Amino acid sequence: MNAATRSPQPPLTRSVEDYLKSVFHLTSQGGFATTSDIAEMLDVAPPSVSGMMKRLSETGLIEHVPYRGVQLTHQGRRAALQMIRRHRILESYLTSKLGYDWGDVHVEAERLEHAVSEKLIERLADALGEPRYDPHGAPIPTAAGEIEEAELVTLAETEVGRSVVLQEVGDENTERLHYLAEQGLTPGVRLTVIDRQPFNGPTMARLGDGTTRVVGQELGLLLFCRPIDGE
Amino acid sequence: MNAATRSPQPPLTRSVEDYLKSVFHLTSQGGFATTSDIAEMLDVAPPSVSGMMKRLSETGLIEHVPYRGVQLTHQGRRAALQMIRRHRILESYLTSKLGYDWGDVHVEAERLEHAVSEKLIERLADALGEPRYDPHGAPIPTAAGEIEEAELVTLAETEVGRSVVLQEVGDENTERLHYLAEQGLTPGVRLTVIDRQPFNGPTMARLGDGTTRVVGQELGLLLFCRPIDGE
DNA sequence: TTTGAGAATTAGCCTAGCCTAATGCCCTGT
DNA sequence: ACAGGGCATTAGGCTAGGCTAATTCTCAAA
Repeated sequence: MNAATRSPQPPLTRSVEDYLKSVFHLTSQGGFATTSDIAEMLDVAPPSVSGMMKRLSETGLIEHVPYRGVQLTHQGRRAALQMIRRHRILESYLTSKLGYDWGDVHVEAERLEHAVSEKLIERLADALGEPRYDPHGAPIPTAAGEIEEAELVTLAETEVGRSVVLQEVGDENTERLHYLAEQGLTPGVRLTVIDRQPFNGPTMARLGDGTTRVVGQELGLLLFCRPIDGE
Repeated sequence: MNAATRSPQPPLTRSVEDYLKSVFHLTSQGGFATTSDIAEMLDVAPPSVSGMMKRLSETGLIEHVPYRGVQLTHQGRRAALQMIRRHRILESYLTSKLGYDWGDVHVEAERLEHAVSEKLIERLADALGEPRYDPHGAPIPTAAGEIEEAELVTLAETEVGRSVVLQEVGDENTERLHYLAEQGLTPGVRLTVIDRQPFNGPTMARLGDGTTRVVGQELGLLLFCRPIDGE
């Protein structure tokens, strides 16, 4: 048992919480998070990341393979999932109880997640009826640290002819989200891919109401869908 | 026009916000806030206060008279009132919408007040119906920065025979607040002082329901009351 | 008028997190 | 097999905001 695992865990700083979240997201498909990816995601210079990675691996929150990248330890993953739970519960509460629209919640939740207590989060979750997905369709980790892992496919890579349900919008940009909402492209909507232009061209899809949409590659890659079985 | 008043106001740090609030509270009866009082209120060493006071007076938020103390400038007062508004709106929301009891809200609001946006505070205020007082009876500054100044007298200094209405409980200690709530000593209750022991002894008061309470000096000084006219 | 206690300030130091510039490592393409 | 490009790390510095120890100021009491 080394120094890191022995200590009774001092509270994490805002910065540390942000780094852990980044590493979580960057390693969600497996593999390592690289210094430069983390730097870009957090908008800091690469040496800042190197420095922080050193500290975090000393405190046992990440595993650092020099010149390769980092991964979360069990402890780090727990902390990251807690932050993600906070973030997504906050987003849910702001939209369903305080009239925020889904394009604006991210920034507000980003600041609040570092300031709320566990108790407050559980009260919010309770008031919402323990939601399982946030307003963008992302799964909310449980208080125990479990998160649903779904096999989703982006609209941009769905074969022509297939029907899917839009499950999650993987974006947090206000303008893009507003546009998608206008187009009716929100979680839960059913889509049938009716055509796609070659060379990463736009996808044509029909909505449940019979209207069609043309979705370019950039947006298509953000729309995570669940294929509808047997079609 | 000097450097301080010219700049477009960078956002205040958490620390700065805390210092401004302290100075506001310590100067609410007029006069200067001293270094050591601020240090005690914020639980930091006096030299930390001296250092911060230097910076804050350079940015035009306070007026510092060396070896005397500090006062808020107009700008500093505005910022302090904004923080106090945030704090009190948060306390109100947590108690009336999320089931917090009045002994626990302070700590939670203390952290949140640094993280909430103006927009969120106004939504909360709106959801509450623009409350004028927080759960402890303290007046909530308006968004424009106005705060009610009432002429209140503590229960400990109310003459025997007078009737008053308990207006505000000037404390934030969880245990004391729980005790007061048990005793029914919450804002709005009507009290008649029926006796007081000499040498800063306890005050005997009759509540509206005819029951009586014995309140020691320490607690009596925290119960701010409005005298009932013509009695 | 002087003196000394107590409060305030200055001096000097530390950590967290950031930065730029300099250096080092890895791997791919020739 | 190795040269070079690109990424990572180290070196060295900065600011905010704390700290302790040393010094200076103020004011009341003798």
